Amino acid sequence: MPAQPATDRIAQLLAGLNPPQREAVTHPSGPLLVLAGAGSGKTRVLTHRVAYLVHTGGARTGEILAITFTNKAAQEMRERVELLLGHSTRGMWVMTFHSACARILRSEAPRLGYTRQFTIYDQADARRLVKRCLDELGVDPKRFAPAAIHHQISDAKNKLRDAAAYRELVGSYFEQTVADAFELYERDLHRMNAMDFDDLLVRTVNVLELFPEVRARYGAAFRHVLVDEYQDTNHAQYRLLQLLVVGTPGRPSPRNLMTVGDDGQAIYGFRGADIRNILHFQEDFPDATVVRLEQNYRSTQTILSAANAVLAHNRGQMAKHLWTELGEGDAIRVRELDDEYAEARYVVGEIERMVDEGTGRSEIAVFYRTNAQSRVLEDTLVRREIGYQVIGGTKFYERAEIKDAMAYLTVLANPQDVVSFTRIVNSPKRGIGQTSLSRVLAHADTMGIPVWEAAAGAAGVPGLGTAAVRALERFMATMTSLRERVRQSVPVGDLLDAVLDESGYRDWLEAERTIEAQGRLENLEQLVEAAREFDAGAEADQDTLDVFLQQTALVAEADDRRDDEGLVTLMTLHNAKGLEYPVVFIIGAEEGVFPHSRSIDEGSLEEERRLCYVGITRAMRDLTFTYARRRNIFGAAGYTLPSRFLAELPPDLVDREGASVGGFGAGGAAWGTTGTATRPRAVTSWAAAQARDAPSADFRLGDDVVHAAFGDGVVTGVEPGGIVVVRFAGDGSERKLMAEYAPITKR
DNA sequence: CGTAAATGTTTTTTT
DNA sequence: AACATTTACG
Repeated sequence: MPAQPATDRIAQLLAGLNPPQREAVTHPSGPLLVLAGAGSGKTRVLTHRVAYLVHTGGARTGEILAITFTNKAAQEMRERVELLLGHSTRGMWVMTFHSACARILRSEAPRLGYTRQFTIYDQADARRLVKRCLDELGVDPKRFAPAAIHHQISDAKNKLRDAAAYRELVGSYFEQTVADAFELYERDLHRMNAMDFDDLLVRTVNVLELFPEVRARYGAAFRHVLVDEYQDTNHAQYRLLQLLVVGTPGRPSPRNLMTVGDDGQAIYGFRGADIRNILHFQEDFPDATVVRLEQNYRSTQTILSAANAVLAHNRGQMAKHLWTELGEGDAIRVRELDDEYAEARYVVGEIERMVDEGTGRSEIAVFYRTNAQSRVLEDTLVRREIGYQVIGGTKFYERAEIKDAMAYLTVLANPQDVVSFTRIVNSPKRGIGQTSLSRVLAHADTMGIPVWEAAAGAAGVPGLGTAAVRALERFMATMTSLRERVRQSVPVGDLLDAVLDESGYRDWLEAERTIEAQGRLENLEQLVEAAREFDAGAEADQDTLDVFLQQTALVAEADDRRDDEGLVTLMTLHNAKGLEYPVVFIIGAEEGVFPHSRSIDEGSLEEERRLCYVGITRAMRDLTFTYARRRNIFGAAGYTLPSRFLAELPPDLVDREGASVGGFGAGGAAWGTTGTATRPRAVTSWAAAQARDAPSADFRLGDDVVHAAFGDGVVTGVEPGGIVVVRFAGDGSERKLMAEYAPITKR
C-alpha cells in the first residue's frame, strides 16, 4: 500500500463508524467511559482508537497501554491494530493485567526483595502451598479445604488486604484459621522468591505506591491507557489504574484513561471482580465523557429482545436500549429431552441437519455451564464423525508432564522454589521419598538456606539414610550440570531437551510403553517445540529463561481456537464472552446446572443471569436451549426442573415444541411421566431435587441423628443443596453434611 | 521406599 | 463415575 497523506488515512479509519463509535474513537483527551452493549462493536472502537491516536500523533506506539482480560483478546487486538496501522505494533503494550504486571515486576521486583527470577505460581501451585501451610498449623484438611482457604486469601489480596489487615476483620474460627494460614503463606512465598497470580497485581501496586519515582516513570510512559472489559476488574486492578493514570502531586498526568465495558456482562464476581468499578466511574472522574454504544450489529431482534427480557429480571442494571437493523429472525427454540444422552443426540442431530442444509460447522457453537458437561457431547460427536474443538477444559500447561518439565526449568532459574523442587525431586522415581524430602526441607528451613543448597549438601542433612544421600547427590549432580548451561545462556529449547534427557524423564515415560505415556511424550515434544519458537523470537538478551518461564506461566492454552477448519466449537459460557456464532446451542438449562446450585446457595443469581445474557447475545441468528428431565451427577441419576431463565424468555419469542409449556414451575408433566408417586415440593437447587429420591435424606430441624464416626447429634439447620447442619454431642462441633452421602441416620 | 488397594472427595466459572 | 489422597502391605 503506498503511503497516504495522514488526513486520508484518518478519514478512511473513521468511515464506517456510527456516530457514537466515532465520538469514542476521536475523543480528544481525558477520561472516557464507553458503555458498550453486546455486539455493539466495542473491539472495533478500541482498535480504531489506538490506530487513531497513532495516526494523529496523539501517541507513539510505545506510549500506549492497552489492557484486555485474556491473552486471546490481547492477541486479537494486536493483530487488528496492526492491520489498521499497516505496520508492526512493536513497543506497544497490548496485554493482560497479569502480563503487564509481570513485565513491570521483572524490572522492579528487586525493590521489594525478590530477584528478577521470581517464580509465578498458578492456582494449583498456590493451593499446594496453602496445604503445606495448613499442615504446618496442624489443621485438619478435611475440616477446612485448602481450596476454600486459598479462595479467602485470594479474595483478600484482590481487595488489597494483607494478612495483618485480614486478621483485624476476623469474625469466626474459620477466618481465624485463614488468617494464620495467610501469614505463613505470604512468608513462604516471599522466602521462595515466588508470587501467585494475585501477587502480580498486588506487588505492582505496592511498588507504585512505595516508590513515587517508579510511579512517575510508568505514569509518564503510558500517555494513553485503554482497558477492555472494565466491568470485570477487581479492586487491585482498579487501584493500579488509578496509580498509573492520576499521576503524582507534583506532576499531574494527562489522565487519558479509556475504559470499555458492559455491566450486563459482569460474570467474574467469584474471582473478585467488582462491578462498582464501572458503576462509579463517573464519580471517580467527574469530568469523564460517557459514550453509549447501543446499536447491535450481531443478532436478530428476537435474540436481542430475549436477552434484554432475561436481564430485566435483575435489579439495578444500567439501562440499555440495544437495537438492530438485522430484522426479526426466527424464534428461539427450547427443547426438553429425557436425559443428557438424548440431549446430546438432539443437539448433534440438529447440527447434522444444519450442516446438510449448508451451514458451516465452524458457524456452530455449543455452550454449557461446567466443563464436565462436554463429555457426553464429545462422545456423540465422535460417534457421528463430526469434527469439533473444545475450548478451555484441561489446559495444556496444566498437564502433569508439562508442569513437571516446567518445574525443572523453574528450579534451575529459582533455586529457592520449594514447590517446584518438591514436584521434581522424585519424578521420575529415584528413591527420594516423602521422608527424605521432609528431612531436606526441614534442614533448609532451620538453616535458613535455599532448598537447592540443602539438597546439594545432602551428606550434611541430619537423619538422612545413605541410600537417600546417594540418590540426592546423583540428582543434584545432574541439576548442577544443567544449571551450568543456564549460566551460559543456552537456548531454552536446547536446555529443555537436555533436561528431559538427563533427568531420565524421557526414558521413564518410554519405559512405560503405554498409549498414555506416548501421548505425554508427544506433549513434551510440543513443549520443546514451543520453547524453540520462543528462542527464535526472543531478543538477544541474557534473561531468556526467566522471560520464558514468566510468560508461559500466564498463558493458559497452547492450542488456539481455529475459525477456519470446519469444526464445531464447544465451550463454557464464561469462555464464550467476546465471541459470536451464527448458530448457538445452550445445553443443560436446568435448575442447579444453570443457574448452578452453588450460585443459588450463595445468592449470586444475578451473576448467573448475566451469564445467561452473555450466552444469548453470542448468537447471531439461531439459538436453541435444551434441558434434560433426568441427569446423572456423581454417578446417581436425579430429576431436574427447567431453568428459571427459560421462564424469563418472552413466550412470543419462543418455540417450545416438545417442551413443557410454561417452563419453570409447570414441570408437572415432566414429573408425572416418571411415575413418581409424590409430587415434589418446591426445590431450589438440583441437589435438593435429587435428594428427593433418597427418603433417608429427609432431615428436619431438631431431629436426633447418629453419625458413624461422630456419634450422636442434633440437626441445627437444613440448607439448600441437600445439606444438613448437625451439632455433635461428642465434641460440640457443628458440621455441614451432605444428607444423602453422609453416614447419618435418624434416631 | 514403592506399589496397590481402599478410602474419601468432588464440580462452577479463569488470569 | 472419576480422581486424588491416604493406608496397608511387600
